[in-house]
Amino acid sequence: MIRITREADYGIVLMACLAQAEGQPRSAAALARQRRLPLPMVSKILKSLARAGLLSSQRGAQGGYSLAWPAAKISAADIIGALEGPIAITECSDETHDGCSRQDHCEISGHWSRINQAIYTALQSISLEEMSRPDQPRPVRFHSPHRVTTVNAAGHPV
Amino acid sequence: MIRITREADYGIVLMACLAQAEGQPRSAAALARQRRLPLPMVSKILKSLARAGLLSSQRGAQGGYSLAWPAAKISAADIIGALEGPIAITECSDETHDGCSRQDHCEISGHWSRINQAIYTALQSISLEEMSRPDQPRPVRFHSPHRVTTVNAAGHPV
DNA sequence: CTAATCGGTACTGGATTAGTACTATTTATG
DNA sequence: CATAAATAGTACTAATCCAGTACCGATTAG
Repeated sequence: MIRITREADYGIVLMACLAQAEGQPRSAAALARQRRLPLPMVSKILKSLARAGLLSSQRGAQGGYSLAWPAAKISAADIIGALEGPIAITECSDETHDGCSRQDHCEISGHWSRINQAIYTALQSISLEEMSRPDQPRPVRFHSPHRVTTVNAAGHPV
Repeated sequence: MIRITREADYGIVLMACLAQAEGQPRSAAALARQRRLPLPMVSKILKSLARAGLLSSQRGAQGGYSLAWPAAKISAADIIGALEGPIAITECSDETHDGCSRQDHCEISGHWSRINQAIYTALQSISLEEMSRPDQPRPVRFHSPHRVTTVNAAGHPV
């Protein structure tokens, strides 16, 4: 399972809430209540998003967070990147990765970056505006409980 | 950071090795030596890949593993899916995810599946054959140590 | 002034994962 | 036929990482 942290998971949910709020600031507590998420966690996430420039914050009474950009200009990649750092699927890209091969560079390291690039592009093509539309009740489920039926390569037919 | 397990990481490296072996079977020990990876780990991964139908195994002396399909027909999604189960970025898609919202369905659950789909498509577009070409020494690094310069949305210019 | 709210840091418990150990099974080869 | 080489399977352990908590400081509306 390719995984993002729960922080990024919640982050997208929260951003979607704020997108629906139409620029009106919402407090961390209000969002936590609305989504039934633990307040400290929500607070932490919103802080990170604000620091990354995706949200603008207003301190003091009646303060709160609101989107710093139109929802259409914010992508899933932006949100995930803000909360998890650079979008990279392995630590391979970091300089000290020596257990991998005796050569200076792992032979396929270049291809990792290609994979990263592909994922990044995919995530960037999804805007917050799209995600915050409360449309489709629950479309086709992408993965089934048993992977063999969907993803697996044994049957291979994609 | 979007992450795959190290198992999948190694898995791709090993598959790339086998792709370069041109159908000739390689033993787990040989591959472990070649890549300086712990043998038990390599063994475990190869077993999983074989069970998923991506590799065929030959027992006994002079045995080993070899690709069950042409490298061009195997995608990164196949390998990762075989080692990590279905490609899903959150557990949101599983039935019992109730901490998220008081409603039966999380408002953006449908969009998670869209994100999954996008990533899956991206991973599937990358074939093992592409990855096993030992070309480009080290192309443009996708992410920099400081995310602000590449991914981040504060500067936003993507 | 006071209450509400954001901002930052450090800590802890728990889940997940990497890695190991051991044994059974299969098969080429002398 | 005997032996050695290799895969197959399973259970276990140790370490890492992450979610979540707690606490206090800074800012601002009323």
